[in-house]
Amino acid sequence: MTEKKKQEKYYFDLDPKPNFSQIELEILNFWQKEDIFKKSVNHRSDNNEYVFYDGPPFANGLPHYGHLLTGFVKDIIPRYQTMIGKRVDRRFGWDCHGLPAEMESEKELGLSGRSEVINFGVKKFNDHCRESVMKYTKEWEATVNRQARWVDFRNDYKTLDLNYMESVIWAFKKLWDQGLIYEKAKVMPYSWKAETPLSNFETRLDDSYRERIDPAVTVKFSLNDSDLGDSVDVLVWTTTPWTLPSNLALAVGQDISYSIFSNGNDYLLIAENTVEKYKNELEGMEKIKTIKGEILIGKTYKPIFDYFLDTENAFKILEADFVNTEEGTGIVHMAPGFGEDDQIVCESHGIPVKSPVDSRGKFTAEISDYEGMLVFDANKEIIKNLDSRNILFKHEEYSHSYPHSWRTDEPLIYKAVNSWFVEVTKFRDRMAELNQQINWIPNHIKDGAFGRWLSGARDWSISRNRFWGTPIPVWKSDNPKYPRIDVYGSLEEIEKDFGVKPKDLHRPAIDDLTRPNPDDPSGKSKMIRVEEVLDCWFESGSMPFAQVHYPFENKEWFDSHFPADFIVEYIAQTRGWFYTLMVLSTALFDSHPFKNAIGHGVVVDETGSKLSKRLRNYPSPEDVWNKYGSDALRWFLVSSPILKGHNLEIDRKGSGIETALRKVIVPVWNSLYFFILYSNLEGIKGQEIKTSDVLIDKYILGKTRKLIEDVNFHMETYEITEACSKISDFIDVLNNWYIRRSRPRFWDSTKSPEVLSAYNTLYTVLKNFFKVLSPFLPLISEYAYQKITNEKSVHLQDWPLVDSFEEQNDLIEKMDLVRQIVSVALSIRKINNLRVRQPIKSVTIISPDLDVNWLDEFEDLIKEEINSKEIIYLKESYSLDGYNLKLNPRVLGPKLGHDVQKCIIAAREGRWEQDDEGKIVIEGYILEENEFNLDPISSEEKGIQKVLDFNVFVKLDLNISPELESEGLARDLVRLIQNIRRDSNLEVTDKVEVEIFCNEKMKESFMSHYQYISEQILAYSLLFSEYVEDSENLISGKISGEIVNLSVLKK
RNA sequence: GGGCUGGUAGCUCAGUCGGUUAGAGCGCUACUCUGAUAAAGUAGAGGUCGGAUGUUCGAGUCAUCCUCAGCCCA
Repeated sequence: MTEKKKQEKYYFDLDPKPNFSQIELEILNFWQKEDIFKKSVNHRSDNNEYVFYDGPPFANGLPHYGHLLTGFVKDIIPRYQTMIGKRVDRRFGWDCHGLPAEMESEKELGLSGRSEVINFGVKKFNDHCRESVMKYTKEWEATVNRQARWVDFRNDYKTLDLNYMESVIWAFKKLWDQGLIYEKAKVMPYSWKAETPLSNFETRLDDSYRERIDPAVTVKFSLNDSDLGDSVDVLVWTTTPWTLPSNLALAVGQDISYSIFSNGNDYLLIAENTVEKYKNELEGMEKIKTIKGEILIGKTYKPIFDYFLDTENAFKILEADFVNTEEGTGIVHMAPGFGEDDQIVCESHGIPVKSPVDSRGKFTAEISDYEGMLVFDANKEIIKNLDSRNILFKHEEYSHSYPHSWRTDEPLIYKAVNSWFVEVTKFRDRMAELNQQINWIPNHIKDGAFGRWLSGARDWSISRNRFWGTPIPVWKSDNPKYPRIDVYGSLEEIEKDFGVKPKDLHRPAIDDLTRPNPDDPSGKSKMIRVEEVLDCWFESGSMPFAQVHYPFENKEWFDSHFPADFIVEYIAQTRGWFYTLMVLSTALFDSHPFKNAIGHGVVVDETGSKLSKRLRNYPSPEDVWNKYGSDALRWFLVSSPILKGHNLEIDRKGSGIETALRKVIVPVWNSLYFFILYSNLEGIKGQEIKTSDVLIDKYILGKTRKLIEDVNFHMETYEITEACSKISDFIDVLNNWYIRRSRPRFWDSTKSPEVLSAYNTLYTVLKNFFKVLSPFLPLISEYAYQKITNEKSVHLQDWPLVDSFEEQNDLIEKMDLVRQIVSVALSIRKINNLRVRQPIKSVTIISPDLDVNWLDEFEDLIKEEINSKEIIYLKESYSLDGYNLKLNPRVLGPKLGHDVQKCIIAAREGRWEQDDEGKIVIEGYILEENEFNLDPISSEEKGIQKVLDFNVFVKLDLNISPELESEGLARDLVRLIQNIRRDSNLEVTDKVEVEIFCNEKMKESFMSHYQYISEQILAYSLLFSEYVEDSENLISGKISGEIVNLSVLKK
């Protein structure tokens, strides 16, 4: 017999408790060996493409959970699209340029700042960047591979490639030609040690904001105008005294109230709300007047320094909406060369920028008294000067959080720096329009974070005064007498003017290209490239076309692959990549850059803090791979609310990942294990079928159809989380209803049609389920799929068609009711302390709208689940204990108004009656038919309970006859023996010799079910004795409170 | 200071057009069930729906204000 079974084994045996991590590695190897990824792409026609843009990461840091999450989503969507028939090319991209790369190189080379880099040599520096920036590519590839993400690393793109960079300068030139580029001095955070402006990105790095104590001074500015009284002094507060010599205006809020205080001689003006802070200084003075800020607007005042006396439009009081009374005096000092807001407000009033501080943070000759002095050192001198002139009103120390350079640790200054801009304000309305065509997940991003950001977009500073990046392709005359600007948008154009075709666009080679200025008749001046390089965000925003060297190559490709169908990044990229893509595609192509975008949340630790390498407040990915595997991590992440833009907590132990394994992967494994175990045991090979005559088979096949439908729906709308939840529900139904209910058919050796149907059904369901599962658990589903089919890979399969299964929604609904009936019956058993193994005589199902015909089909199922001998149907209303009146306030509310509340209370308390015609009377009102429901009262103690949401009652016959009792005991015995079998590690097919020692009454019960017991336990022999014999094999157990001793031996 | 997103059970989250006794999963406790299962079933404990005011016959749901958390912008 064993011989025969071996021959009929159709499947490889499965490990009941596998090492999932090991299995994953096997599959990864298999994919690599067989090149499954490539095959999965190539077996789809390129007439039916799905376009996915990969956002390029920096490779000079290691991937973390954020990257992993994005990577999982970047994998799930393309896998699904591939299976539904699309060709989805996936190129990996690398972001290679920019300040992060330069800073890393400075660190590695022990350099600090622009001038040190120049001394070191730009060529050597950039060569180092080129190496350093790809430092972790191997690690990236390994991680991406381990997370089972399919993406092409061979055919990748890098922002440092010549082709890529050429496309970037093409974009710059095109913007230039459209009049969307300008050059201008603007205030930016500036590092005077590194001698470069910093991007927002850098001022927001960890630790860049730190507590710092600065002098805070309150200074008196004298108004010229006197309609407020004599010589009014305005009090102005600042924490940067060194900017006072550059003061060109003051600002007030037009709705803020200002008071004038006087002691008869001096008149001081200050915002009413801030007076408290100057209690001491104002002592002895009286408030003589309060005015609104708008009265002050336009008044002029006497400059407190005379460096910029001739500046046009200066020294006036302006209105600014950012003025508040939280800090200071409610009057703000404006130095347009050193404050962004100051610059904007002053500019709108025609006041020019004066920025008399050099690149090293020292005063220039314009401020003759402090020339060459570092601005922070000048604070003291300036305060001394103010004091000596009696215009210093108050001097205090002020502790505040202030940005520091994360590289060199020094406090930053804000300073006007020359920079190149894209004039985003010119087309931001168009961006907002185009944004409406994008499907955002979660939806609120569209008009929230992204939409608002777009409509308030400012001009984009795209130049960096640095070295490692695509150079700004602008050459200028070095002699202002003969001004000329040339902008180049291709290598060819450069070659035409300079006679050489650059092989590398990087500095410093590109800077060596100079030529005589054609507009200079003397021939002496030269065309020289401007120093700056482009912001690396300009480069990543160019990715849709630059990755294919558009427009120099692949014109057709680009036309048909733009905009993308889908991209995903974390939600903060609404200010980053999502945004720069939007800006460039709007300006260059008047189009939105992508049709669907997921903006996901951030992975944080269990206390909601950022994950930090230093604190080690998260499980290392390696541990997660080894302990749980990447499918478990994938499930944990993508089934969570993080894809709806919320944060997701990951605890140090990774218990969420463990739960994913336990609740999803293990159950899937168990159902597969079950199928293979019995298929091999019985020698039955599953066949794919469309439907079955067996009710529960039809049901689970119908459920499978519904699952496919649901997952399709959610994947079309990019709701991965919802798709996961449908899958979870399905796993539960499959394991805990279908398989559990169908077990006896699987261990039946008759090969009857019912048995074969069970195998075919489960085979069909599993095979299709694994396909549905494959984007979400790509490794485990691959392994499982291979185990039950001869096909190479689940990922080369077509997505299952809904129509390969019969629609069974009616049956599904009925089954839901049946499951509820069973659930209610078990609840009644529980309340009446009646164990399920004890059979009962009958269960009665009572309902006025009962259709026995269909319930009939479920009779065996209900009987078995409830363990009842008989099932009785009563088509009537149940009314043993009367009714509860339940009102319908939706109808009654508008009709009765206030009285509806009285009626509701009355109904709840049972104060209502039926009149002679049977109408309901409550609180004097006669109710119409649709205004109420009568709910029969059920009694659990009497064995009756209502099925929630249905007008169906379930009643159990709780009288246990002696026959039923003895059957219950027999079943207890079977259970006891089965447990012993299992504890003794017997195979399910092993026969046993059993001897039982028990009292006479039990023996009688057991003897009357001798046949049943023998069959159930696979008894070779079954003996009963009254007296306990000494035996070392004796095991004792309890049945119905009595001790029973027995020996169970393998034959 | 402004904006966005949230605050519902110990935890993670649903909650439709406003309808009156607010749900699920996990976790906990007890019992039950078990020829695959790390399961499953039944029940129990666990809630001022962040707070206040308002609109309404009626508010977790709508409005206003406040508060806390996260993010963004100043």
